[in-house]
Amino acid sequence: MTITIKDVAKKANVSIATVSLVLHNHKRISPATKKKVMRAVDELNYHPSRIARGLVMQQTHNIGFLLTNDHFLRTEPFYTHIFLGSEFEARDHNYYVLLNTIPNKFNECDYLPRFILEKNVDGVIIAGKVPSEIITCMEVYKVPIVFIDYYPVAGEYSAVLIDNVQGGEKATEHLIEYGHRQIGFLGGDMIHPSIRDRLQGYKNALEKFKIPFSSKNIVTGESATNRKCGYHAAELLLQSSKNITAIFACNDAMALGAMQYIKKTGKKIPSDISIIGFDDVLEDLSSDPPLSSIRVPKVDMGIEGVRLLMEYISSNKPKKVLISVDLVSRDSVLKINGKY
Amino acid sequence: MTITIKDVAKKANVSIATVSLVLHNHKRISPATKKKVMRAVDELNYHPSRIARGLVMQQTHNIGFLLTNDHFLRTEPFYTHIFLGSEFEARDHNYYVLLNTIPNKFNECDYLPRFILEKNVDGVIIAGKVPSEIITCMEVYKVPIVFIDYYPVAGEYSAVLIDNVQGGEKATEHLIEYGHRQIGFLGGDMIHPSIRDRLQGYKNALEKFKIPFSSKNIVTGESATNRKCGYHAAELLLQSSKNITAIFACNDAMALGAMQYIKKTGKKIPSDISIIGFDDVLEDLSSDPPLSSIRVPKVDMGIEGVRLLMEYISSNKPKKVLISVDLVSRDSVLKINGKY
DNA sequence: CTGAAAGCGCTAACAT
DNA sequence: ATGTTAGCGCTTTCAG
Repeated sequence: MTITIKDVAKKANVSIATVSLVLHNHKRISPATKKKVMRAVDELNYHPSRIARGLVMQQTHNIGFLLTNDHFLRTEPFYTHIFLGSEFEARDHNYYVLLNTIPNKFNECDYLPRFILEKNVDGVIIAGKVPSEIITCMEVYKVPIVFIDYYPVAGEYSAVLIDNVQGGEKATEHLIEYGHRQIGFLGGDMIHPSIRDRLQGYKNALEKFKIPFSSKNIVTGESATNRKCGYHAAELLLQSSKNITAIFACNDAMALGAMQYIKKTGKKIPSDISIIGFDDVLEDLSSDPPLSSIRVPKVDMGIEGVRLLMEYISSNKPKKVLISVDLVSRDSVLKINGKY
Repeated sequence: MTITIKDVAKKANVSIATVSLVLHNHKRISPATKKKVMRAVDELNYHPSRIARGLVMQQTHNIGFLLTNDHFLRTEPFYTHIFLGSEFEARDHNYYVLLNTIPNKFNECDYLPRFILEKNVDGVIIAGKVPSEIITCMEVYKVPIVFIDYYPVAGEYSAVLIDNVQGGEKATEHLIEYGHRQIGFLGGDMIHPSIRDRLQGYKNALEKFKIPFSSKNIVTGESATNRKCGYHAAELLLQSSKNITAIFACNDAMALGAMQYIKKTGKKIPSDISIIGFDDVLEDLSSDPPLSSIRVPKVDMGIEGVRLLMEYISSNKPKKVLISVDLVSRDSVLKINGKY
């Protein structure tokens, strides 16, 4: 039999109102009764029911975490890590996070996550690109939203975004500083703002070092950014541009695919071709050679997302945070001359 | 302004009780009013508040998912995938899953997950090994529990367990069938029942093929089963047993570490030494060469866990499910002769 | 400083 | 067949 506020009240010889007041540290309460009540609470090991509290307070202490099926199913633990970060931070705020995936294509408002329809969350985090229709539908419910790693075309929201331009620059500059001049770029899904920004970073770096940009060195026709696309893109690139010495792949998955192709042609990495990825999704998982990459602090992004959500819930003011990224130099990039 | 059952009742010109009955498909309700109510529900886009329903029904439609910090933080997506499976299946049952990590060491009852103390879950899934103290503490709350990939020393619970003995046999038999006779075993944390079972499988296979067991071929002194331990264990093994041609590592992490050591000594995999892991945690992530392993259906285990929990909640009968595993043959094992 | 009482949104006896 | 009503466990005015 579960113990309630009544049991505590009875045991402490006070009303349930008093118990509630004590629990909320209400000022006008005598130290004596406070002590009395706390004793009863301890002895009974009482914890208020979250459900009951939620009903009267009109708040759930849950936050929703939204992801498309595609992102949920990715083998690289990118969004998983963001989720984990959210989970961490949420706990510190006494919140739980409810995960929910949505289809990649979205039509009817009815398919909104149950936790929104059933008013089971105080706010939601949307991670990664989602169909714009769902955002429109959610507007109706006036639920606080923060975006992580995506920003919708319209509207004003809280968001934590990766500095993709900076990351693209860092990756490319690293290759340049290691003596490379003929640098390929492997892209895909160029509608995605992140990928576009990474390409922009690539161009910026080239320009900074006065290296002429050649459209023959970039391949951007792939539909997605997975390993298979990387394999295919590398094939295209290396067959048309024979003098490439280094490649910047727009993410690690593509880099991995590219490495596979390169090895298959009998070339060695990095002695024949250097390569750098983006996301640092492999961490200590092995690739051979270990892949240099741009590290994205995924867990931190999740943490920051929850913070922004808490802030928004109390202040109602949206706020954007730009996350900077770091180069992680491993063994997939070769220094080809002493310059720099 | 959020819309409630009252709004529906008013709009449909009935009492709230009728609305509730309609929503629950109660028999004695005239088709006419049913239609009337449903119209109102649709037009208002009404969804019952989960919180309110939970309060009166004394059930939350949440399930808790418990993991130690260590397991939560592992880079290999093992428990993550189990969690994902649970999430999938939970949704089908109209449940949400609340994730909560616990410290690896456990003392006081007070540190029990909030969702238990605050009665915010109808049952919990415990994945992986957890300190026995926490189980004792939870007993008090009489919360339905199902274990995944672990079974406590005492008590009678629902559980979904891997057939580790079978897996160990399959791995070892594979090596034997590929002609290997001097086969090393890399273990660690031998208190863990899973690891012991895998070793047992190894011994069974040896015996089945009348290959003498030599304690010099197994190293079980490592404290954990991560990459570093694998590296170290391989070092120990290969320095003492020079004629080893194949290794069965008790999990993929250790196998990876071992591969790293082997490569460092200049030996080639699989031509000099074959190796097989367990868990198949790498999936399509690259190791070089791709690691043969024993595939554990992680997502399915999560699904099965939720099913068992649902079953237990309604029947109150614990039930154990043994999950069988499969060999995944990739390129890390060499056939060294035609002998079977 | 403390207690009585209303009510959060819903379900399920019990009436009608 | 439908409506009335009493709670579920809690918070929070409002009286005393």
